[in-house]
Order: sequence, then structure tokens, then C-alpha cells
Amino acid sequence: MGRHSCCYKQKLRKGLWSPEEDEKLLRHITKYGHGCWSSVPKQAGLQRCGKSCRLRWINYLRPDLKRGAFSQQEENLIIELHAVLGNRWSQIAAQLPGRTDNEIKNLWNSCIKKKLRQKGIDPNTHKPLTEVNENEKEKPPTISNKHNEKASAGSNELNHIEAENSKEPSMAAERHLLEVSFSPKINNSNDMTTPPPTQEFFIDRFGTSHESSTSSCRPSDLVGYFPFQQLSYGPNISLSVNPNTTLCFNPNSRSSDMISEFNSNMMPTVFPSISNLILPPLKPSVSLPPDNPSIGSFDINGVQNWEVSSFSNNGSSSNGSSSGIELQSNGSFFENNAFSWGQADSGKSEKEAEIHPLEGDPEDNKWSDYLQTPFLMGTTIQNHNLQPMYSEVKPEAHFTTNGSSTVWQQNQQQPPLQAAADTYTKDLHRLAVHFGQTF
DNA sequence: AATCATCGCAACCGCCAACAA
DNA sequence: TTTGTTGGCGGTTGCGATGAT
Repeated sequence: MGRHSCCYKQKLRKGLWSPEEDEKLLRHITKYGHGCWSSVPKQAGLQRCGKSCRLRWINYLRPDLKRGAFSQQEENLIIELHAVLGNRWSQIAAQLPGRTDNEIKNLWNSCIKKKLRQKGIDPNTHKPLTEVNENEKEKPPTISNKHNEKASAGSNELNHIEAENSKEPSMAAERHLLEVSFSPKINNSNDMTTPPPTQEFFIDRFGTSHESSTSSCRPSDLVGYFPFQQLSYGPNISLSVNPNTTLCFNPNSRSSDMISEFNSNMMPTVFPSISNLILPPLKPSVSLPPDNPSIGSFDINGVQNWEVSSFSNNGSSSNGSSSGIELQSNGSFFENNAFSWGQADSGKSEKEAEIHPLEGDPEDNKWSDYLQTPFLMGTTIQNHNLQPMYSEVKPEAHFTTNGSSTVWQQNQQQPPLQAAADTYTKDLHRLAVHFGQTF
């Protein structure tokens, strides 16, 4: 299987590419493009299989490749992304312009892994090695390790680093609520007879690094679950954390995936089930009720819509705008990128902030720009002074279900992480059952 | 100087999903 | 519906370069 049929048909060269071969391939692709890779070798006069040509082009000949050693910022980013994406090298590479998945994979295996271990961090789980060892004593590895590895509790190595830099000035804790509800206007094959309850997601933000937990979940842990370049089409569910920012679940995600994520014991691990997050092909209409400008809702015909609201319980949202949620502290993806989208529409009244349908809307370009922005990271990372995304959020969140409302809120007493995670897992599982047919 | 070990990189392998016939 | 082809991805291997003994 690995070797395609074309490779059996003729005697093909293997191994390192010669400069002549490179030149042939480069010349051919520059002139004609690659088109169908299987036909490239023949057209280019190469004794290689198409797959080999493709690999050579992607990993070496492509003109937009960035050569040279990885910067510290790039390494930090890789670590951060790996914490949330796991070994999804192509998705990680998508956030690092000019770098290939192979390159990043090699770097990880040969260099970063080692560095992390030296710092006492398990590169697979991103937890302190001691903690990992204890956990391993308690329970043997499971089949879902692959997922667990992909979806770890977050980049604790970065927390670790941050802890070392804990002399930063502390910031007031802020608390945000994401109120997520399903609109009853569901009109597709996955109709639910009863609209699911509103779910409120509290995301707390603490500015005091001394509170950081070795296994805390930070907003930057979440953001990595939004590989915007992996956008696919046909969302039935959309999620927004900012009234002007809409992300969508891929409804085709297998429920088993989700369940397996639910079974993982760390909160952020639920998100890989939406790792195929999609941005909507339609622009949702976002409206803010006058009585609560912080609540956003949007309607997409035939699409299950989640209403999203935000507030901060200190009376003002972190970004000074009631229509946006700033989920991330210093240097985060959220702050720099995805979650500042809302501010892009600064010309509009917050209460009336609305994203119009695609057709004939002068805002189209802006929206499509958003949609086409490769996670915004790919473009902005190079332009921003990339700081490690070592936020200081200590969510230790859990769900509580109260009638029609499921609340995921900060526990003032900050229960032990495991307990919180268990509660979280339980409630998410309930949600999974509830939404099972949808997911 | 010779040998061995380690490292980093490039390429291959095996699998999967999408698609077309 | 089945089968074959292709593109893509992640894991693994092979090999040259480098460093240590």
C-alpha cells in the first residue's frame, strides 16, 4: 500500500535526490505546476514515483520554504501547538510558514523532546515527568493513548517556564462567561426535537502566576484546537467566543471520537473532537440584544446556532469592549489573533455588530479575509513579537448542570484538579449523550 | 588516526480517506 | 457497491556528518 502502483510498474530510483533530478523537478513544476503528481515524473523525465516527487517538492524544493535553524519563538510555538494538537505535524506546520511537517517532526524528535525531558517535562503529555510517572503507576496506558497524546492538558512546560518567571506583576483575576445555547431554529437532517439547554462556559483568567497549576488549562490551550487552516465545509453547529468571531464544529466528527476525548481526564482534551473546526461558508448574522450587549447570537439557516455571550464579573470585559472576550493574557494567540477579530469591526456599534450575508456586502472582504487567514497565526506570528503563550489562566473549571442550563464555572474553592476534571468529564459525557445525534 | 556512538536530516513506508471508474 | 488510484499524513529508517574515546 505504501508504495503506489506506479512504483511497481517501472524501476524507479530511490534514495537521495541528485541535483539534476532536483533541477528537472523544479523546472517542470515551475513551468507547468504539479497537477497530478503521478504524471509529474514522466513529464519531468524522472525515474521517481509521483509520491517521491511530491515529497521532494514539499520538503525541499518549494520556493517558499524557510531555511535555517528554528528560532526560539518557533520552538516555543511548536511546543505550544504540540501541547494541543499532538503529533499532528501538518497542522502544526500550517502555523509555521515556510516550515514543513517533516522538518518540525524531525526537530521535535531530535531536539525538543530532549530539551523537555531535561526540564523534567514529559514531551508526550506535557506534564511534569513526576506527575506522569505517578499517573502511570495508577493506571496503565490505554488504547486511546494516541488521542491522549494528541490532546494533553496543555503545555505545562510553558507553565513551568512561566513559573520560573513568576515575578511578573500580577493582574486582577477576570472571569468570563461563554453562554452557549442551541437555537431552536434547526432545520436540517439532524434536527433535534428539543433544543438543547443553554450552556454557559466560564473561563476565568488569572493574572497571578503563583496560582498557575502544573496542569491548568489556559486559553492558549484552547486556541490550538482551532486549526483554521483545516477548514472544511458544511457546519451544522457554530460556536463563537466573540460575537464577531464564529467557529464551527464539524458535525461529522464521530461521536466516538468525542467520547474518547471525554474519557480523557483533562479538560482541554475535549477539543480535539472539534479539531476539524470549520469556519462557516455563510456569514452568520450576529446580533447583540440591547439589554445585554455582551450576548451574541447568530442565525444561519439550517444550521444549529449557538449563542455566545461574554461578560466579566468585575463589571468590564478585559478588552474594554463588551462585545468581545479576551481569553488570553500576554502574547497569546487569542489576544494577538483570533480573539481580537471582534475589534476589527470597530467601526460599528457593538450592540449592532452584525455580519451580513455574503452577497453584496462590502464587509465581505473583511469576512473572507478572516476566513482565509491561516489561523491568523501564520501571518501574524511573523509580524508580532511572538512571546511564549504562557498565560496565567487557572480554569479548574467544571460543569454543573442546573435544569436547562449547564454551567461550566470557576469554582471559588478551586477543587483538586482531578475532581474538577472528573466532574467536567462526567458533564461533558452527558452533553455528548445529549447531543449524540448531532455530533 | 581509527573506531564507535550520536545526531540530524531526508526519504521511505504503511495506512487512510477521498474520489473516480 | 466495489475496486483501483491518488494525495496526504505520521511513523520509521537509512545515511552522512560530527563528536567522543
